[in-house]
Amino acid sequence: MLQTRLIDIAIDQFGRLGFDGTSTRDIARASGTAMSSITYHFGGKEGLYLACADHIAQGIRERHATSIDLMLDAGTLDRPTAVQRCLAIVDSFAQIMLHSGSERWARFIVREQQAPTEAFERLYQGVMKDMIEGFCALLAVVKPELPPLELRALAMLIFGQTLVLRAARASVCKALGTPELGDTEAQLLRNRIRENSLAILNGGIE
Amino acid sequence: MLQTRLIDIAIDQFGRLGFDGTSTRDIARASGTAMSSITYHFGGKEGLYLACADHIAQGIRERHATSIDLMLDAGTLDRPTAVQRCLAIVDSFAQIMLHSGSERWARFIVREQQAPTEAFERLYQGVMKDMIEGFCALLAVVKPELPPLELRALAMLIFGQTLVLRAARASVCKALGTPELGDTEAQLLRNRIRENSLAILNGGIE
DNA sequence: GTCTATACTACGATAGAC
DNA sequence: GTCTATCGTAGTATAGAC
Repeated sequence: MLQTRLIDIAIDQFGRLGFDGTSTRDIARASGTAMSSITYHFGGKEGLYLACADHIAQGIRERHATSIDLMLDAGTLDRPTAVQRCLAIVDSFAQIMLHSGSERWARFIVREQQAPTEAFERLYQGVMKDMIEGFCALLAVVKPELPPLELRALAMLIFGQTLVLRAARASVCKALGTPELGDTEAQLLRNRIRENSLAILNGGIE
Repeated sequence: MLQTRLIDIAIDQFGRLGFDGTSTRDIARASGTAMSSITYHFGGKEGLYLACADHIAQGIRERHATSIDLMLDAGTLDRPTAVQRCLAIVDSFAQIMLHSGSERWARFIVREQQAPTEAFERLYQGVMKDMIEGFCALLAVVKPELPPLELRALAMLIFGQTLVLRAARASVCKALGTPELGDTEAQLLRNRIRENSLAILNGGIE
């Protein structure tokens, strides 16, 4: 489908070069079509950009439906189960950040975070909001003593451990002395994230 | 000084709009000079871009000389002292990420991480390398049982907690329900980072 | 050293053929 | 629905005046 092909290539280009750095001519050429197709299907460059954001949000939501399910019945869980679910979700995030398939749309999202536009709003409302709130519901079971705002902060900081694998990938590779993160490094990082998260979740409980 | 003014404004523009999205005309106009000054002083747009990277690396190095000092004699420390220094350094990073003055060059760096160019090499060699290795030396005292590669991974993951405050600032603000991170939110996040880091550093030790 | 003027290229949007 | 052709704008680089 032409629209999908245009969006896929556009996500890659926008993520790599930014909105201004990306040329609709290049996107059209790489899609094997004429530039005016973009005008026809999306109304212009900006319409295509927003369509990319919607496509990413929908893609994440579909691919991680199982993680979302793990958060729904948080209120009914006991603490050890909630801890295990938290660890599973964090590991799922880590895998997303490590997987090379996430590279294209991760670049798009990170770029939006630096200078949010309407596209960020769509990404947040489309998928991030539910994920953050669901994770906080689990954390509330694990750390019932924390007020809601602290739980939100904690959720984002734990998430930061996985985000660094994408947002500072170049530094992580340099630090580990590897040109890219292969299976060995991925396993090592996931294990360490798990141990760190466990320590954080059990911290203050003796 | 004209060169400095050009670089300051260029860092802001490059960080905000990316290399392609930034126009040398705009930079020159905002600096109150002619566009050809950029060609004269930096050889062109790319030369200016690399000069920005060097300027950022030097700036960070100067401003955080005290943090760097805290890492130098790691080998001679006992464990509790090393833990305290780690916490101090992480808090220092957190303050950098929280401080609005870091916004301009943080955007530049995060952008480079997504699609590294020659500028990233200069940033890494100029300042990141020493910081990461120094922090790892402290971690080696805290967790002598971990092999070097694990220490590197641990360092980057701990750093991720502070990075998220910049790289995903838009999401953090949304999650905390605030338009920007003020003093209240900053204090809350720093405290939580400290507690998380303490739990990680003491994890596995009973 | 800093400016103006200009050459050249590439951009996004759009009109109109098919 | 998809193409080609074209318009107006904006980009970098460069030559040359001062």
